[in-house]
Amino acid sequence: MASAGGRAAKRTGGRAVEGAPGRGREAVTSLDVARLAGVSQSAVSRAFTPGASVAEATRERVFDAAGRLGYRPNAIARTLITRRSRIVAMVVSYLENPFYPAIVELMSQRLQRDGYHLLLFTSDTEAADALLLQLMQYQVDGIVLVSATLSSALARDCQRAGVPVVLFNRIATVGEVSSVASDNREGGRIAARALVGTGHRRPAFVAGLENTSTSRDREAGFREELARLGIRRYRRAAGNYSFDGARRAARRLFASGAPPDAVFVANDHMAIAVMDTLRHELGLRVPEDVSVIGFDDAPQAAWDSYRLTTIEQAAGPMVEATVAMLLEQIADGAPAARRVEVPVRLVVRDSVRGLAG
Amino acid sequence: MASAGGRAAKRTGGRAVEGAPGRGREAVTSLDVARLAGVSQSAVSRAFTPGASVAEATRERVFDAAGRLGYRPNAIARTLITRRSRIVAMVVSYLENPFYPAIVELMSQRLQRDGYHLLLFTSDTEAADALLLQLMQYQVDGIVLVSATLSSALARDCQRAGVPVVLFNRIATVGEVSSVASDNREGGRIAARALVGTGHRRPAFVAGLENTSTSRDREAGFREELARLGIRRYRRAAGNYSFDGARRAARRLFASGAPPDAVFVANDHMAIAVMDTLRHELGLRVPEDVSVIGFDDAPQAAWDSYRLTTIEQAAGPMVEATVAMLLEQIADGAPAARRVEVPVRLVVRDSVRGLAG
DNA sequence: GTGAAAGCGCTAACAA
DNA sequence: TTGTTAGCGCTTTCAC
Repeated sequence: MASAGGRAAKRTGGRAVEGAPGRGREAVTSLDVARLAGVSQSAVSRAFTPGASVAEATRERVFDAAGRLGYRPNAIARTLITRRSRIVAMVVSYLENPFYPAIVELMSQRLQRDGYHLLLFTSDTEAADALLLQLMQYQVDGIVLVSATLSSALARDCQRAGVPVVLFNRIATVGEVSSVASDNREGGRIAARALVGTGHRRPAFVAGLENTSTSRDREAGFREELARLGIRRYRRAAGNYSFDGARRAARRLFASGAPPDAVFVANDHMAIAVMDTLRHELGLRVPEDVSVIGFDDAPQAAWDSYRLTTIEQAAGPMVEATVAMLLEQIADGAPAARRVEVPVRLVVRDSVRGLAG
Repeated sequence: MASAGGRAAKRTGGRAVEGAPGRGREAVTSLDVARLAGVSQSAVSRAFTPGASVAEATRERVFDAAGRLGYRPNAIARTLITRRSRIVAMVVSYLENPFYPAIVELMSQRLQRDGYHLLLFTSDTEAADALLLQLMQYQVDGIVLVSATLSSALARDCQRAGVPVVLFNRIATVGEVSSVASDNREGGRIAARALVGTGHRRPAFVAGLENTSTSRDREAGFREELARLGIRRYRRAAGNYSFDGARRAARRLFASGAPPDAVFVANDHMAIAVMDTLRHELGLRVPEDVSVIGFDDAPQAAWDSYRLTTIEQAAGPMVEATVAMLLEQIADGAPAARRVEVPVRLVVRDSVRGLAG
């Protein structure tokens, strides 16, 4: 009854709505709690603010009143005044590549741990501009761009507008914006060494999207190490990071004479497509006739039907670095613009002939 | 200069901050735009509100001024007053099962189309209570619960608190809350018919989590149709919707004499684990020695290494129904509490012996 | 440690 | 159609 009375008398302005049955249940506000607890609204605010200076007794009375009223602070109102939403946006191009769901899950959990929330967007290039603008409207505290195809310029604009941006698995082509990526070049080198070291002499490469730094760096490392080991030429085809694209790439690679004896594929998702095409369409055995090596260490790479040898991207450390940088920038407001490069390592399974487990 | 003057004179309260270089770039507000355009703040608001009554000339002047200032409406402030955040929360237990990333992607795109945004949470039971409370604090307009293990009671509480909830791929055990799910029972029946109709006589079932409606309904339909076709008994084991759990289940099923000649698995992710275990660990051929039938039609089911015959869940229609119900509830405030059941169908591939493509 | 007052940026009556 | 006014629910000086 105390609460009911409080509610009715609540409106202070001129045309009070006295009960206002129109809109349905109204929210319980900090003012309601304050009245029931017999303290000021500020006291309620302080009671719910971790490091604030409130007497233990006051805090208890507030919590008690809040409990009875079923009060929950309104994060939106708080955001409006503190200018911190505790929301981080993540833009991801597509979730078809199984490496990304894992990243999303990790990121979500990592952010939840710090009291942040994840606003998820899926987009390929086209609608991206409009999207980022929307993000800004939501006062997100930071943005993680996973989408390989979004323009760096866009990212820079956000950064300039005061919203920290971290590029994930992708290098900035403009300065100012931070990024976290694997040591893709070294990954390519490792792949080359693994193949050449086991006697392969006609390697091929299946690229992702040609305009992405990941695909380019992986290939650059591969090419470079191949050359160092005396192999100056290799066949190549682009799979554009799509499953069917990779299947087509595999067909092209093996269409003409002197087929490759090994294929390095820019990610596991495509590598699996390549393996399937080799085995079930082209009648080739992996690894007996052709070796295949992937990139990511996606869950599927470990499945018995593939047992794909691959370059592992350290998802955990990558996510950790991303969140750390983001939170740091949020706290300091410092533009920083750092580039983190996470080490990769070879995971040996059964898709490369002659490589010991 | 007009804008600069506007900025400096902006603070209306007593202790004006005159320039305030402390905090860094301040946001451009609708008031700034109003001043530059020489109109009232309301006019700016109207110009940015789709159906509002503004003269075309006014709108243009506002947009012009907004453009020069780089103004973007503050969605948070709008939410505070309209009480509509245009944010929908989605709680998903884990993204390991490849069916779910597809759902997340579809849902995200579908919501974006209607100007809504997706706040993503990952959680298994434990932290769920705390989670939902947080959601409420963010004034989300609706919640989609995909997590199979979250309690229905929790969902009901949200619903009661005025936030529309739709259970996805999961039936409510309490009334009041809406749900969208496949016709799981019929799916089970179809699986039974497919198996028995092709001469299988020793079927088995690999369950998901025993306490989920999906797994139970799929099994109930399977059992029921088996019985109708004269098969009263079948072996069963629980895989708990995990890959390794399914592998263990497969081992158990085939450990003792008179092994099954067919396995119906509660989802594709587990079905793939079962196939791999059968083929690569137990030395059995699929479908020659054992037939396998799954549920979902996840992308991986179509991969050449599996060619899994499965019961398709119509992801598109399910998402469509979910969003439609949610938006309807958001608009009407109607509790509705409907139960949508989406039809399933058999997708024939090569994992069931004797079933024609 | 606590309360009063001001105001975050916006929209929604109401009056003109 | 437009401007004026009063808040949405919260945090934050400032004074005590």
